[in-house]
Amino acid sequence: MKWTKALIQTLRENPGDAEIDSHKLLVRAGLVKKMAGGLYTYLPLGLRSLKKVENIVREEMNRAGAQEIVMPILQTAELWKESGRWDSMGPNMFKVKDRARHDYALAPTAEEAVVDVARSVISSYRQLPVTVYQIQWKFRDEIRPRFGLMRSKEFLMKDAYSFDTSMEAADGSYEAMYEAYKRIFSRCGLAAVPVEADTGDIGGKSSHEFHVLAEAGEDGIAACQCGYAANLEKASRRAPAREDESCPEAEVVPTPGAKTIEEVSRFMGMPASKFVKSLIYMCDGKPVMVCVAGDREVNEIKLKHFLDVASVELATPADILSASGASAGSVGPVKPLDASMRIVADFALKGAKGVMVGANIDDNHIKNVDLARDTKIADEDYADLTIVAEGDICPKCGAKMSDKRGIEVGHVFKLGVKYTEAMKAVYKTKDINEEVMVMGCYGIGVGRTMQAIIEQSHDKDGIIWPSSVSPYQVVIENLDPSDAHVTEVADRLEAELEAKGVDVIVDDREERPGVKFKDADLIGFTVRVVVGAKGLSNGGIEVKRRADDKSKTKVVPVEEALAVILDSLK
RNA sequence: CGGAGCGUAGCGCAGUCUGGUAGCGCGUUUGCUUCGGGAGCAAAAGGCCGUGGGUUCAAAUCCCACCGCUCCGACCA
Repeated sequence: MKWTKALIQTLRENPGDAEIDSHKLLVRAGLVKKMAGGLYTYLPLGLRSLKKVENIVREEMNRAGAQEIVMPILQTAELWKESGRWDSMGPNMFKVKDRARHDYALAPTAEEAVVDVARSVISSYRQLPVTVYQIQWKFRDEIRPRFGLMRSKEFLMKDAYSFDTSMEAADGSYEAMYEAYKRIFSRCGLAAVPVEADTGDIGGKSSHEFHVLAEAGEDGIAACQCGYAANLEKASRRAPAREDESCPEAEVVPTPGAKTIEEVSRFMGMPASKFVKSLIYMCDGKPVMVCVAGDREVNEIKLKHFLDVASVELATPADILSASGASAGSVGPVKPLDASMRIVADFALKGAKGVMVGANIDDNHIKNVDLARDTKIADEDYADLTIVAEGDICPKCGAKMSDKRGIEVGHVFKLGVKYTEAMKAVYKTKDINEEVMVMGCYGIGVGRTMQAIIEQSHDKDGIIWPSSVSPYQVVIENLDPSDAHVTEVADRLEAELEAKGVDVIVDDREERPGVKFKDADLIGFTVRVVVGAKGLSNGGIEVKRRADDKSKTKVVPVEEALAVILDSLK
């Protein structure tokens, strides 16, 4: 490809609306063009990289034995109503009507569609196990699209679905995908780590996310040196040992005007950790008091799972008053107004003595509280309910964990029979019984993966593409396009590289060398080859990998150039 | 959905407070000179100043409504 024939536009300045480096570079390097928030055109260079990521995903899916299909983006409402997600996905899903006023969804994911296929195509145990996948555009009405391709309304996603005869067999399909994912990200030059995750809207019994660690990541992750890693939504910890001294009788103390833990803590001159923060949640409509140490935060997802309820939300001021007898800020587990209210507590509070709690009387707290002595919290109502923080104890090995941030590039779920049961996807067993298929699902954000590569691999001058996903693996800088000899050498090299299956672009623009170098660095082609009149008369051409600094530039005779370039791509 | 900010040339921005009919840099086009890390000079093209309404002799500028974009937040007592 000749640069003068390619549709390439680079920008000198950062776009005004980009916050993170990878987003700025996507736009400056001319890979994408924004139409509106969360909607992007892939320009030729960007599409080339996207397709390369896509092909790596496809090859590894095929290698893992999955079979490619394509399902409709426009899907009937009936299908979504059957699983119950027409309502439960709520405003996250784009819904449209046809001219007959029938409802459709623009697919945000495709469990329903694939189960519909499975139940009609699969009828016998002989056809199982099977894993299918598609690489298809998905639509989600995100609350807040941001960071370029990171979170957009329309995105390319690889979604795979496995069907098995049993939970044990499904574990095997899951393992195969897990291994394929590791290969995919490694081939993209990404260091992606698997982390335990909550299953969220998709449901199912367990899941792992694959994260690229990056400061700009949207997710918090707790990680331990032993290899344990989990999304903060899911991460657990060991309760620290408590050896509280027994304390004198509890005593009500006035704390006028002090509402927040911070204010009461300052007022009393006691650290936040010696307070018990008591929050009232409405859980499936009933009030539940949740107690955690003053310096910790409730993990609502853990709470939801522990109580086994569908919804948890913080109570309104009126509900707080009727349940506790006080307003927020003075609530506590000792004798609330509603004596029937369930009280649960974080397991780190088990055995807490000498702590301070709200008194259920406005502007009053109780000090010297011994939770076992002074409250009615049942032993089984102590559970892991807080968000893990830096320095918490790893549940696996007991060492201290640290906080990281990550970009979620892939997610694998063990779904069990959640969809297959609701949609009656059954098969005949050997002895002619009907059984429900066991399912798994596995997603990769293709565009997001591409942006994660940029986020992880760039410097002040631009992107540094790994060879496997570079829009062109090699750029040949023809510094003197009007010089017939120089041009002949550059073009011959281009042809030789293409014959070897290398993607190459020749910068044949009538531009000053500085402009060409800046553009090559910005776009980040893996290898740069410089062919110029001066160089040719001084011994040859230059070969430099984008990732290396100038001192590693190799000057090689023309006849050796091909071999050196091919070697640099490895 | 709540709060804040912003919509002016392809991109980045000034001008708005204090109304008088639009400007800078980059990019683009042409010419000359330059030519190994974003060149210089000269000329030129390119704007319903987000949309609609209002005030005024006169509106990018003041008022109202709407649309769009960006950031922050979405109840942790």
